[in-house]
Amino acid sequence: MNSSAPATPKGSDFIRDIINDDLEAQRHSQVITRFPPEPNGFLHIGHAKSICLNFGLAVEYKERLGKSRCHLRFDDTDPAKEDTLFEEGIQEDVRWLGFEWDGLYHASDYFEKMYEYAEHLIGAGKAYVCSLSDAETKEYRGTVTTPGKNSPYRDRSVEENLDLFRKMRAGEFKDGEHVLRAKIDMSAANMKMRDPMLYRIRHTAHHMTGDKWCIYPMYDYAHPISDAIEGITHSICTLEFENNRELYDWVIDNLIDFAKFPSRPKQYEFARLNLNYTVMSKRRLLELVEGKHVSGWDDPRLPTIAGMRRRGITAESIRNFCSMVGVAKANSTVDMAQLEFCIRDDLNQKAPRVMAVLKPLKVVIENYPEGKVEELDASYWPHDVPKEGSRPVPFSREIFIEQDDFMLEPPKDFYRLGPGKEVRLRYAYCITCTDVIKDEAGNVVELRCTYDPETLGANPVGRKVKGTIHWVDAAHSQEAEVRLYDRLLSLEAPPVGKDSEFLKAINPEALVTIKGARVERSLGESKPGDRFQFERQGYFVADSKDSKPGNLVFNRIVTLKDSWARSQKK
RNA sequence: UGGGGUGUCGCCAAGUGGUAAGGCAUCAGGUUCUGGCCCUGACAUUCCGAGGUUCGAAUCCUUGCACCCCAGCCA
Repeated sequence: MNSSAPATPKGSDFIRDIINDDLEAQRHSQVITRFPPEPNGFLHIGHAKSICLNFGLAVEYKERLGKSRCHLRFDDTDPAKEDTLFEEGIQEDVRWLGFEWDGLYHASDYFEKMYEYAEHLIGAGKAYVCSLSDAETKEYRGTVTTPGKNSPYRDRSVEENLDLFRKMRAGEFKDGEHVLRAKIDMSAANMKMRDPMLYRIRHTAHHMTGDKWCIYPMYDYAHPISDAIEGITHSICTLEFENNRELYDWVIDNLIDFAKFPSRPKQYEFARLNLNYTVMSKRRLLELVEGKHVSGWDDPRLPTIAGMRRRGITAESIRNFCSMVGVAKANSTVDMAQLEFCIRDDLNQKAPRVMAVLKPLKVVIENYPEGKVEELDASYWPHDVPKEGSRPVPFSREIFIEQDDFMLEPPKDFYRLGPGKEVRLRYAYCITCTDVIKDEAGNVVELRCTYDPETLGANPVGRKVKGTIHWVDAAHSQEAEVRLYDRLLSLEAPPVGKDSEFLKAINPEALVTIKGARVERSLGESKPGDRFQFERQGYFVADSKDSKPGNLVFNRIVTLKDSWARSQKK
């Protein structure tokens, strides 16, 4: 049914190519991946790409091989920033996207093992306790073009290292006093290999392990070990970790015999998702939320999963989008129009059609009997959506139409209402504008029209009526608040400035609130989360937090494509 | 001036020596009780540039160029 075929057949991206090779060479008999967020913030659509890749791979290969899995693992190695609240939000988002993990893990589950392995590295002369200060460490590291130099503590004996490391664990030192480092090569061209830190002292409680530890492993040490312990086969991450891969391999290689890992995981990097007209970095999202530029993590203007969910965007359209975008290694920025296409494509099949007038203009149909009310049958679905169902919409002498559907001096290609012009009312009659009533200021405040009783369900005879407009009965419609959402930024990309520079690019019209909209009677029963197409306008959702009977609030998910508006811009 | 990556249509992206897929966007028509959907057609003689190998190159070689990442006791 869905018109959008995947842009590229499955199995065609480089990750799947690698996996297929591995399978064929019998290096693995199943695929085990993991999605490893740090629980220090909310997920956004960039994470969705990674989620779809990792969980999608497990689903796909399980189908093919009978087994394969994807773990959800919280990468909780920095107690200062992480929190259980974020873990809950992340789990909700992954589930909402339509995925279920084969096991929930924490890097902190393995702290004891990691410690044991660290002692082993010390024993093997592969790690040492370094007592350089923060500033000295930086100085000794050298630069990108000049080699670093060995720490004066590099040649401490195994016994001394072990003693110091145990005292580190026992809490005998203050934060920053010592650190455990891998003994690799201070002149390595790859900066990540210049005796990288493995452990640092942090007298901070951890949300999972409490006060048990005061030393915490670094990402580069914890990640490969976590992967290896869990039997991960393909450890997929983003491009900025390419330089870390050498260290990832070093950790595994130096521990695998001792630790007897169930797998020899390999890291592969792909390009993270970027979208224009929005921001994706954790820092900028945080700034928007904390600076109150948006209402919270679930503000519908945000590209967070929570925000998109509240905006009314479906999980399926996000999944389709991710699959359309593909997986590759070139840095890229996807056009927001591509996401919008996926949203419309999905909702076209799912959202019942309904009528709502955002900016009401009163119309009195002078030749329609006063007091008469007809219940007209209006289908919820257009001819091209194979679904059944309709509702009665009341029609009487006074109705509201959209202010934009009337022009005092319309151009000839304006297929709507104007003085003396005739237009079709959707699901109802054709009306002709006979009079325009203005206020003292000259604003059009009311239209007087006549209707043709012969045009209900039939075309007028002897003339062609080109336009059809939506409307709502004056007496039977309900008032609603409508929140018109649009792109977060008015610029494709935020200006390349520092820090808060991007705030200047925020689109002031990213949220326009309309209080006096009128929606058709049937919408009075809508439930929070219900999605509709307001005909000729766009897709809307009853707000999950604020909408309730008697106080209807609708969020615009996305507009309909509007070739009229586009032609007018030219 | 080091190392690791990437460069195919406005935006994504296939292509793995045999003569440039597809999607989005755009444009032109058709259809239409949504200026929506849908349908039809158009849209890279060319693959960052320059040389070379070959009957044949986006794919191989040489050499330039551009952009991204790495100098957190973040991930």
